[in-house]
Amino acid sequence: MKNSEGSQALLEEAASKLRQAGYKLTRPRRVIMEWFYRKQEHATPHQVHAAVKDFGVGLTSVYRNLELLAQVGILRQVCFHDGYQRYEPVLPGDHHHHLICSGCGKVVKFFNCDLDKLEEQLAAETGYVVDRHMLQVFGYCRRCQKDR
Amino acid sequence: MKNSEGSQALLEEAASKLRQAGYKLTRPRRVIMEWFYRKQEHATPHQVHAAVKDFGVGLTSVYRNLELLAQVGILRQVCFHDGYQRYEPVLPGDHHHHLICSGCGKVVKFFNCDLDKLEEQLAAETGYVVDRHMLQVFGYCRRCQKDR
DNA sequence: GGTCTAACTGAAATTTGATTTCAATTAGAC
DNA sequence: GTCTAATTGAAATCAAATTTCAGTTAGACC
Ligand SMILES: [Mn+2]
Ligand SMILES: [Mn+2]
Ligand SMILES: [Zn+2]
Ligand SMILES: [Zn+2]
Repeated sequence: MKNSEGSQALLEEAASKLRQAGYKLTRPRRVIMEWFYRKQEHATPHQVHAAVKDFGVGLTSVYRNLELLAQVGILRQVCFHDGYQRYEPVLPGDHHHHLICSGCGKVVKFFNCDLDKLEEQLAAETGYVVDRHMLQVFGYCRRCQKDR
Repeated sequence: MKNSEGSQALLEEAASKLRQAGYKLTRPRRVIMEWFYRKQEHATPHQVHAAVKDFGVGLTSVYRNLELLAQVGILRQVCFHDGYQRYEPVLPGDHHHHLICSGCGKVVKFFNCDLDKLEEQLAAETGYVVDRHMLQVFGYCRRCQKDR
């Protein structure tokens, strides 16, 4: 119940963001957002498509809307450096990064990146307006350590 | 002079790493490494190929050897999240990351990432053997701020 | 030096994630 | 309801990256 309530609230918030940015709330967009809010996990365009194609959403629209939803701030792009794009939902107050197993691809979230001062310092030193950062930590999970 | 001496020393060191790993020191590999040590900058496979094709090095070999040289620790993969692979030379005692302008792609290096404790903490918490991390900071350079 | 062979190469073919094109559909303003 | 610009899905296309394969070569061994 908590979950579906949260999902509903997030969806309304997202719809409002879309409207505010001048975009329509189309069926593909709603389906994609609902899926992400239910799953609350990162996914590649093909994974998203596999999950929504039964609702008549084409792969092209998946690509287009993942990009658009990220631009509006409903999704965010993440990168595991395996050659695939990935997106995940932006949840309120959730700033995290990923620890990735180089052996099997298993991913663990972590939340204490603590890079605010670095961003400030960089802005001061370079004159850049600093926006955001992406951080990925790599290693080997317990299982993959044994297999070596 | 300092520079060419350094280049020479790095090249010998790299050749030794290759030998040690059981790989041959072929002409394409030497040409690619020489180019990276001279340029000391990140580059995409196509940029590397443009620079070495006049020495008879094919694009396929560029791809293959960038991957191999990275695996041996002579190069390292870097990522600007623009859909292209990039590599740069591993120079002794040089740990840096990139501040990238989302407007024009201009890149500034920085050296004070300070993520060792985070890595240790993650290792302790998760049981992963932590290897390395990748960090990219995004913003807008002075020029691109005006254009907006 | 010469001989040998597994490692390596470049060109061409192929794969595949992502983008572009375009005619048909639709969200939402009026 | 009417209208229209935004949006869609299928197909075509693009381009980065990989695979294939016959020919070449680094370097071990004499
Ligand atoms: Mn995540
Ligand atoms: Mn660099
Ligand atoms: Zn693993
Ligand atoms: Zn810029």
